[in-house]
Amino acid sequence: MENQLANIVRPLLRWYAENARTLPWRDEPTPYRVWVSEIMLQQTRVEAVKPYFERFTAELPDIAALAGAPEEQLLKLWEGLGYYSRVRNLQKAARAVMENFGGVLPKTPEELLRLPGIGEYTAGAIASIAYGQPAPAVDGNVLRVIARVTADRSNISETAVKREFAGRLREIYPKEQAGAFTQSLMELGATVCLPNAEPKCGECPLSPLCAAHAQGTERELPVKSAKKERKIEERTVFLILHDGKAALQKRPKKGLLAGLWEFPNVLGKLSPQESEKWLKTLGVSAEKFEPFAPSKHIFSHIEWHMTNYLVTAAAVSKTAPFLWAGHRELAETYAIPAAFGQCLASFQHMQTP
DNA sequence: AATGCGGGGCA
DNA sequence: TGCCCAGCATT
Repeated sequence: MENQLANIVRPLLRWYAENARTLPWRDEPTPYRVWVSEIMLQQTRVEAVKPYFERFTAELPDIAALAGAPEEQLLKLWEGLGYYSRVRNLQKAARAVMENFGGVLPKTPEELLRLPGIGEYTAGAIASIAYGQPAPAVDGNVLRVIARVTADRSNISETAVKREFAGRLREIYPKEQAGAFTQSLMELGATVCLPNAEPKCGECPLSPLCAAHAQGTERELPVKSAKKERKIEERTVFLILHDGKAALQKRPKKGLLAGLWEFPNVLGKLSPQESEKWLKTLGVSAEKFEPFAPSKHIFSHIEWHMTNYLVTAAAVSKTAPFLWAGHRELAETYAIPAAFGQCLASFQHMQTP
């Protein structure tokens, strides 16, 4: 049987030629810039990525610069963007490209797939957008568009379904306009064939051949499995001041917010008494000690409920496991996750002595 | 196949 | 408030 999807190629390409947004990585789509943009765009909206992309590529304009960058600089450039393993893997991959490919990003999906941080989607995206190869790139947008156009009630959370969609797309990829086709599918999903909100079928170039639109089932598609519930974690966080500087500590190399800097904190909701005791064990004797506004931060899988204390340290043991950072270092050098925004803002609003 | 991993915008 | 976002690595 003929592939029903063949009919979407021409209208989609025509629509894209007229409706493509102007985006920073589309101006000069070198393999490096396409690669960086695709990593930043993983599970992240275009609007959030734009300023990060500009700054990142200005400071690290090529693969060699990325390969040689200090970790602290990398994390600072990624600060607030989330999923920090992306930038570590990006650099690992850059080093591998310098070592094994003479500094040139490989062209085939198979070679790209072997680089850290590049999976099925990103390999296809780079191969098609940067190198014009007819490789499908199936992200959340594409799954939604295809599920609706074909009125497919398969569960798109399943790997097998993603592969099935990729297979159907591979058969119809236009060889001369692979990059435009990849982007047209995602662009349609991002701007017209919307999730949650009402899809703008009136503006859609595919509505005449969309099976879901014909049935009126756009809002029911795509089908995906339910998400796991978040667990709540109580934490107590300390903004410890000494000589006009704030105490920071580095998070472990693995796990949540790996390698970023944080204000000292501990699991549980500690009372003022328990807090002073806990600080003593770290070599901090508090001169002034006052609670300030509690805060909340929601990760995808955990929710932190934070009790915050402002501590002015009278004396600090040399063995205290902290780094002392002034306003300038906090702004320019150390990457602090958004979860600590409350503490960070309190410190930044203080007068420098 | 399931789980861990950020952060923000929007209905 | 819940959902989703140009997903990947690990188990």
